[in-house]
Amino acid sequence: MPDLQIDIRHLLIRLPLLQELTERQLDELASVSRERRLAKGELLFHKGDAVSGFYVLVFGQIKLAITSPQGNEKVVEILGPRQSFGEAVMFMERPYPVSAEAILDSMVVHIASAGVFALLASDTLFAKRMLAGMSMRMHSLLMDVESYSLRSSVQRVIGYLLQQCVAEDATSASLVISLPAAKTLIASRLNLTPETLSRVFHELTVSGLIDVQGKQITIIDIHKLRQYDF
Amino acid sequence: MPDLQIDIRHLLIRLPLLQELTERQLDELASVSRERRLAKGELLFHKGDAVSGFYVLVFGQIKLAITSPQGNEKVVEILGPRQSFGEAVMFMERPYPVSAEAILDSMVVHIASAGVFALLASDTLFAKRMLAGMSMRMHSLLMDVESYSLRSSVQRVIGYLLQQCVAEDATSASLVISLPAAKTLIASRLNLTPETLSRVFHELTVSGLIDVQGKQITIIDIHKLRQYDF
DNA sequence: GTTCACCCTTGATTCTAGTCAAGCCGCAAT
DNA sequence: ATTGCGGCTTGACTAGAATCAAGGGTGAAC
Repeated sequence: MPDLQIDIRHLLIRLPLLQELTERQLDELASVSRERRLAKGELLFHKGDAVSGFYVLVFGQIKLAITSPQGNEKVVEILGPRQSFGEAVMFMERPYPVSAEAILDSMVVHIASAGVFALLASDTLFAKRMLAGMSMRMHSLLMDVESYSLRSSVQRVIGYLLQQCVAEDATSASLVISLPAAKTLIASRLNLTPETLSRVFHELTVSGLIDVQGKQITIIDIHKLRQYDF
Repeated sequence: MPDLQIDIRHLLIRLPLLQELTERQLDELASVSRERRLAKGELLFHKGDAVSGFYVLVFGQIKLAITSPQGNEKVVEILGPRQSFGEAVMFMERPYPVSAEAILDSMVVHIASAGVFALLASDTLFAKRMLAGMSMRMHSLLMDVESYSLRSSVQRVIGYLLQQCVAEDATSASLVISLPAAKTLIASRLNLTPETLSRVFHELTVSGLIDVQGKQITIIDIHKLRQYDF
């Protein structure tokens, strides 16, 4: 059991959000934290579930998705290790507006609201970091709205590829990106059907801008790619 | 000049965000606040402008919109009196991701970042309120994403009408709503062209669910409306 | 090694909403 | 009263992406 605590602390300390906390604060947080393991395909929480804290993904992969009354699903976010989620919803009286499902075997740490509220009351720097984090989230949500409203399918895919280029570890020369998940998921994230995504990849390949080998995508001409269809 | 200060304080104290502040805190905020008047059509800030604080709309109406490289515009939000905007972006190093334009003669109060940061450092309750406010914003942005991704034009319009029903002053029996802006703007807010919105209204009218008289919309059968197209 | 899912691709077709074009209404300024 | 402008409606047409359907590839489990 002490082991576990140390592991959790180790983990928490690496989160940007929590980086400036004191030992005591970390202890406090760790004491209200619990790990949970999920098999691929397992649901962490469902849209409508009550909120009791937020999560940090330790390893694996989690997708956040919304579902329409008709049962259609739209992937809002594909999360990787070190990412946290569910913070915003803690501050509202509402239940989760999305579902979270492991798309790989995963481990998460759950941090109870009480710990966060205690921190907020005692540490104003923490509050500022929290606000900054949420602002970034809002900004990227807004970029999504822009993308769905104002851009074509081809533009969305290109935007995604360019973004992955930057995100991919800083070896900017590589220009080979590896899709973080199945194409069907990426498609949903981009608000496209798998068929459309496939056709867009085909079009970009024929135009000599990229090369697709399964999940490996090589950007052949990044400048042309940037201009294409704009 | 003292008058002005009092006016601004009067205004600030009514904002949910600031309701629990002490006299001294309000004074502090008021001292870094400036009013600004805008004629209909005037731009308050442009996408890309540097951020120096947030705004409270005193009277009038402001639209927040994003613009594509091709020049197409999408209305993100139509703001009315008492609403604040631009808080989130203060916490990032980025410029405004949207433009703000007065769609009626308006007056806003600008509250400089410095005041907010000072408050944050001194008042943890304020931080919590700020987080709560931003969470609500995020939630409604997420609902927008859901709506654009998973719902048809008819469903979006119905959703909007039902929402306005609730928002319209608590006399829930009324069922007559008055559109807060020109239909063209509402259309953009809902990610539709004016033509499509017009056709949807027509369809709902023919089906006997609503009656449209300019900006006055009467909900004839709210239950059927809720079920229609679902 | 074989089998079975699941994912991906490709083609044919459909459909929703956008575009283009024209006319009308209503309001405001003169 | 007249003009003019902006906003709204309507119709005909188009286009972009979804849907439907079929086939092929790949990897994991046995």
